[in-house]
Amino acid sequence: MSSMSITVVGEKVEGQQVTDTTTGLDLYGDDKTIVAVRVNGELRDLSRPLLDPSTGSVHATSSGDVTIEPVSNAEPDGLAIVRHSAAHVAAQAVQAAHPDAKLGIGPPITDGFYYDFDVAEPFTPEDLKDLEKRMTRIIKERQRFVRREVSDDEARAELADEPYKLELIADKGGPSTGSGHGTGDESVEVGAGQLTIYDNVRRDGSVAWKDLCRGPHVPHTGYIPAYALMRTSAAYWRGDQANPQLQRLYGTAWPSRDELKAYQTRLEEAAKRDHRRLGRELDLFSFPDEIGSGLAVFHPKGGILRTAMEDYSRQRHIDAGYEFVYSPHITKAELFEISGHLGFYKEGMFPPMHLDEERGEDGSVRKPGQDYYLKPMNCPMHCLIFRSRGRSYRELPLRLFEFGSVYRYELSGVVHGLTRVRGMTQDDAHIYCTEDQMADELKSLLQFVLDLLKDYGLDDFYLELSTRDPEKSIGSDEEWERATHALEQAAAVSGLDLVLDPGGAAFYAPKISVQARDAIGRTWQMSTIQVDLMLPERFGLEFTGPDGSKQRPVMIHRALFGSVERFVGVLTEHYAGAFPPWLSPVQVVGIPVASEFNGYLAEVAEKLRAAGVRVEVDTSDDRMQKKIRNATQAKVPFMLIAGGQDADAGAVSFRYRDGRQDNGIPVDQAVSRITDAIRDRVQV
RNA sequence: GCUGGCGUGGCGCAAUCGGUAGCGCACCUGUCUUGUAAACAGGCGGUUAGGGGUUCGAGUCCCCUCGCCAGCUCCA
Repeated sequence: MSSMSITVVGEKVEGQQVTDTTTGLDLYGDDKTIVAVRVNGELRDLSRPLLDPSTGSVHATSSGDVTIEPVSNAEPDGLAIVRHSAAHVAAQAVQAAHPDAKLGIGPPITDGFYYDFDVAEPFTPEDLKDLEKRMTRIIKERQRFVRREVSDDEARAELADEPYKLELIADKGGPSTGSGHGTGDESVEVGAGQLTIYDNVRRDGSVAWKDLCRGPHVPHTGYIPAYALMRTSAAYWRGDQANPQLQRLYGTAWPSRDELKAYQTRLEEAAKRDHRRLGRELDLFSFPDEIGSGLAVFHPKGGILRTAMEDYSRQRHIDAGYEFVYSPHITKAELFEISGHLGFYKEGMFPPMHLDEERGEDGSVRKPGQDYYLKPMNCPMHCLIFRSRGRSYRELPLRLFEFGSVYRYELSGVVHGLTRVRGMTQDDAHIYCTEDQMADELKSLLQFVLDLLKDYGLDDFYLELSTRDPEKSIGSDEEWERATHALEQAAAVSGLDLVLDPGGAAFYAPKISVQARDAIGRTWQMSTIQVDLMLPERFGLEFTGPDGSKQRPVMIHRALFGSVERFVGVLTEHYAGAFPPWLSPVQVVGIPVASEFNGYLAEVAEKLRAAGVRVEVDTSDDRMQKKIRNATQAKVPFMLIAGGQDADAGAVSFRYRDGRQDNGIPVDQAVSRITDAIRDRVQV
C-alpha cells in the first residue's frame, strides 16, 4: 500500500486529452488491468473524483493520511468489479433485446456473475447467442460507467418502471426480509445510506443504460476482456419461494481470453470427473428408475470400494474408543415425537405407514393403529441405547457408532447422484460426555476427523460454523450459546479457517462442518460435528456422578463421511475414478503376452492373492494391447504383463494406468511393491 | 416442490420437410494368439420412457404422466 499525493482523477471525454495525475493511468489506454482504486481501504471507481473540488477534501474520509492502492483485475476484488460490470453489460443487452424485461439484481459470484430479469418468455439458447453479440457490441463501444449520487426520491422517479428496484429502495436500511440465509446480494444494489445510479455513457455523451447500483465499476466497458454467457435458469426473487420466479442469466468473465479458456477447460475436466458418469463407466453403482429417485444400488466393484472405505473407518473408530451398535430402519412415530423431529423435520421424512388399524362392520375405527416412520436420523435410537440402563460417570465419554441407514424425502429437484440422495448410510456416532469433558472431546474429535479424511486423500480443509435459526429451533438461548462456544473453541485449536453460516444450524444443535477441497479445487461438505444439549433433555438421559447425583450428559453428533454414499461420490470425483490401490476395486490385472502364459500369471496372481491383493488375470481371447486398453480404462493401478522373457526370469513387467512401465521385476519384489503401496495407502 | 431443457437397444450417438428405425462400443459364437491403449468374421438385441390425440402415415407435431439434467429453494 502506497501513500500518494492526491489529485483529481480526470474524466476522459472522447476527443479530449485528460491526464490522470493520481495514478498515472490513462483510462483509455492499453493497460486495462487496473480497474479501480482503494482509498483508505474503500473500493472506488477509477473515474470517480477522489477529491471534492469545492472543499479539497477526500470523499468519505474526514482527515488524516490518505492511502491509494490500485486494484488489479487479477485480485479477487478487482475481478469481482469486472464481473459486476459485465453483469451490467448483460442487463443492457437484455433490455435492448427485450424492452419489457424488468431488472432484478445482478451481482458477481464465484467464477462469474448473474443478472435476474422478469421477462415474459424464458431465454432460449438462441437468445444467449444474440445477447452475447449485443454484449460484444456494447464492450466495443467503450461505454463509460458514470456514478451519480441520487436522493431516494430521484431514484424512485428514474426507476419508476423497475418494480424490483423500487422494492430495494423501499427496503433500504430496513429489516432484512430474507430468510436469514441471504447471500447479501442486495448490498450490490443498495448501500446503507446514499443511493447511487450508474449510467453507461456512450462516446457521444448519450446515456445507453442505467442501473441502481452501489458500484464500483470499471472505467468503461472495454475493461471487460473476456466473458461468456453460460446458461439461464429460474430463480426466486430474493431467494424466497413465495416470491415470483425471475429468469436468471449466468455469465462468466475473466481478465484475459486465456483465463476464460482455462476456466472452460476446467469445466470440461469437472464434467469428465462426474461421479455419475464414472460410476457407470467403472461399473460401481447405478440408480435404477424402478427403485426410485435418489436410491442407489452398488454393483460388485462399487461394493468392494465401499467395503474398503468402511473397513478402514471401522478399524480407526475401534482404535479411537468407539463402540458399535445397530438399530432398525423403522420406528413408531412416538420416537420422533419425543425427539422433536416430527415437529421440525416432518417435511424431510417419508410419509408414515399406518399399521394395525382395525375397523368395525360399519367402518368405524375399533383400534386406532400406529404410524411407523423410516428413520431420517439415528440419534434418537442411540439415545435409547444410552437410556437402556443406569449409566455411571465412569462410562463417559460413551461413544456409540453405527453405519446407520436413514431415509429423507428430499425434494425431487435436489436429488443429485450420490451426493444428494434419499436413502443413505451415515457413519454416524453419538458421544455422550460430561460438560467438563466436552471441550477436550471436541478438540480430539476434530483432529480425529481431519486425520482420517487425510488418509482417504483429502487434505485441504476449512471449517464452517452454522449457528441458530431462532425461527426453527428448540432450546434456550444459554444452551445454544454454550454449545456454539464449545464448537468455536475446538475450531480455533485446529488452526483452520472458520467461515460463519448464521442461521444454518439444524433445529436441535449448532454444528461445525468440515469443507474439503478436491483435486481440482471444488469444495464439498464432508464431516459435521454438532453439540446437542436438547436431545439428552428430551429423552431424559442421565448418569450418576461421583457424588451420587443424577446428571445430564452432553451429546455430540458426528459423521465423518457425511454419508458413505456422498463420500464415495466425492472420492470418485477427487480421484477421477483412479483410486489409490487400497481403494481400487481391482488392484492388479495380469496380462499375458499370449495365452500360453496364462498359467504363469495365474501362479503370480496366487501369490498376490495370498498376500491379500485383489487380482485378476485377463485370460480372454483379446489381444494383449486390447487387454491393456481395457485395464487402463478400468483405471486398475497395476498391470502385470508377462511373456517369455518374464517367465524365464521369474519376473513380471509393470505397467501403470498413466502409461509408465517398469520391466523385468522379480515376482517377489513385484508382490512387495504392490502390497507396500496398498498398506501405505499411497497413490500410484 | 418451482422454472426451463432433454428422454431412440446395456452405453455413446444417427435418422432431411411427418414417409422402410441405423451406426460404433459392449454382449454371444467362431477363427486367430509373443511384448505395452482397439485382431477378423458372423450373430443377438429397440412397440423410439408410458399413455392419449392429430394425420393416409408420428422417433419427428399436440396433450397428460413418469424419469433424467441445469438452476432456484433445501441439505449429509
